[in-house]
Amino acid sequence: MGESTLRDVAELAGVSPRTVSNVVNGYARVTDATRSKVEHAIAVLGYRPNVLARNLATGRSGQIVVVVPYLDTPYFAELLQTIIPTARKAGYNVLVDQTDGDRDHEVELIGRGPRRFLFDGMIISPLGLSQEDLSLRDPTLPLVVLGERPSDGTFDHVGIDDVAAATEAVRHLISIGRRRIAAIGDQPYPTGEAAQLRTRGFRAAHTAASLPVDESLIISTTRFNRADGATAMAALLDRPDPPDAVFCYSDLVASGAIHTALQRRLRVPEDIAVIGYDDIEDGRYGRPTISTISPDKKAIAQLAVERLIMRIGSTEPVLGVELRAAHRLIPRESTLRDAP
Amino acid sequence: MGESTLRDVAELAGVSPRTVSNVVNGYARVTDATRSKVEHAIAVLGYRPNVLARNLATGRSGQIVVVVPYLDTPYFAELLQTIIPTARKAGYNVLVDQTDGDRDHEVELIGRGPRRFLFDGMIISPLGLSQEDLSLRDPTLPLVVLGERPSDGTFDHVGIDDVAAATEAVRHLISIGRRRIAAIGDQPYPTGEAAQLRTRGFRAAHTAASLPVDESLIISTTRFNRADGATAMAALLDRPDPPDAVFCYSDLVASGAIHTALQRRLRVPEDIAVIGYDDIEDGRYGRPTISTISPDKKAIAQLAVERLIMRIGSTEPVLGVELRAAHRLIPRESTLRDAP
DNA sequence: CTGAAAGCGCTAACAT
DNA sequence: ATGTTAGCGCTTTCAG
Repeated sequence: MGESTLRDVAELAGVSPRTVSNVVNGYARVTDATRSKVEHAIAVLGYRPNVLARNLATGRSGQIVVVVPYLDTPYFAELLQTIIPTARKAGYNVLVDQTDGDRDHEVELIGRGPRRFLFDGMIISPLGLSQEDLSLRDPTLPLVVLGERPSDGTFDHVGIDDVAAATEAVRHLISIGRRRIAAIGDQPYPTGEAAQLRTRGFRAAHTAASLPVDESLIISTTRFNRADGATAMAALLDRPDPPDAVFCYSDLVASGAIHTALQRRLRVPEDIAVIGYDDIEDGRYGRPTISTISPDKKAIAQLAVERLIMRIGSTEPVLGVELRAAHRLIPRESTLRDAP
Repeated sequence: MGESTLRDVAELAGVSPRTVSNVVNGYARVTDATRSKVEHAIAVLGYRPNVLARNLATGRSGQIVVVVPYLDTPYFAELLQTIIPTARKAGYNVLVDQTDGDRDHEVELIGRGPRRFLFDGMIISPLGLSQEDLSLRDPTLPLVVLGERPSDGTFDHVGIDDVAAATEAVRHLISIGRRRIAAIGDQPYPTGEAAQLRTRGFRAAHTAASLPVDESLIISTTRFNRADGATAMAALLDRPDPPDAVFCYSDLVASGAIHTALQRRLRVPEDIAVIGYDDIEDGRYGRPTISTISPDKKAIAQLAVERLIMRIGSTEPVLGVELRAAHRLIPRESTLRDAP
């Protein structure tokens, strides 16, 4: 027995395809009598609706795609863990794509290629995309952007207040008596907005405390991973005047940085305090545990999905908005020896 | 301007839809003259093929789904990082689903539901699924299984030789002089095959070294995460006769276990040596770095995808096979103080 | 090498 | 409340 179709069900039940469709989709009201006739026929035939056919007829795929630069970055993995069930509950499947931060790949994804038909909307955390690239995208694509690419009014953007968060992080370092504070993770080029916001917070905290900023202590990295953190920390410690604290732009960077410090027999936080960003699980189990900025990841994921689905459902163009999730500072052992 | 269709292109180019289709898909040979006419028309109209329509016509979706219990488990994240590009290269999109190890969810996914039409095949790492559940699946679904569920001959299974790997891990602990060795992660129930294979290796290593196995040192856990590792280690250390080494069934478990040990001011590996399983990135950066069994994750991912695609392409039923990827022992600081 | 035409299975006007 | 029917846009057999 092959697959049976809606028409087969209609015939067996002695009704029209229209009625079967109504029963399956719960559209119009249907008599209890006909309903059970239809349901019986469905059971007998083992009928299941062909989603492909439905997609073509409705012009919607029931899928959304989530595009992240790296899937093995815990931050994105943790985000996906909320995004997927949330979307699922709203009736959407989730496709996942990783771009390796490659601009061309990202451009292709938001452009008007054939894959557009495969998803009704997209949540993207871009890395290589410039602001213009974003504006040149397929205008019919409902889009929600994570990270830092201020909205141009045609898509939504959800994130936390990075400047404020970074300021808090550095203020914390200052509050525990540190004065020579380094930053690891700046990206002083057009697509590095996210990083630059953190750098801005770094400066703001210094200014607020009337501390000078030693520009040479701001280290750039191309990515936000452990290897970058380890390398950058090595460079800092090689200096004649190493810092007494480091603000890392991600927990992975912090993890790498701490690794290097400990290898050199330095004590963290006594000799050098370290604070990260993202609050990934690793940071709660490492040695020392990593102080961090904890963005409300659940809120970010839910906001993104809700907003995207709203966009998909709307026929009118929706004005792009900036959505801010909460964040909080979580001091741990990498800044306070006896932290919880 | 709305979307233009293949028919529009045909009209503008003055050819039949059939010819356009040929050009787009590179099917039959087409005259250079007509080809360029068609290509010109495509460019003018900004035509892109409607994948939804193609899917209905061909009955294939061009998508495969990867089902894992937890997306935030680094092991799966790292696996996906290879699976996605490999599938992409072969022309398949990857859908991702997480089940939280929920049996019903897993059963539904492999069953004959409507979602079946959305993917041409599935790679699944089951947790709650019993061997019968697997056999009751939609028989038309090309399936590749990761982890430990020996094939019933209708699907492929790819993994490493867990017994051998576990044996090596424990042999390593013995080789550094440990005699009271604990195991964290056993799952002594029907769906815990993966864990049980490791336990088997644990015993085999003892036997080979003529060491007795202290059954009370084999600790069961429901999951393989950090929290479980931390709890189990606490229980072990609370005993009057704590072990001098622990074999953990995942690096996450090891990470949690080490966390507990260090909190209690024990030295790792001097007071208690720890070895993990999976070789996730965290283990290379923690303090101490974690000795581990490193499965060839790239090979696992590639084998799974290749095999699945082969299955999808074949009209005849394909006999299920067992595919073994390589693994190797990587000693690090958690067993050898001066490891690289 | 190209054209004509019949579906793929479902949805959704429109009609009753 | 249910039936009729015309597509959705592409693929593909069959002719020519």
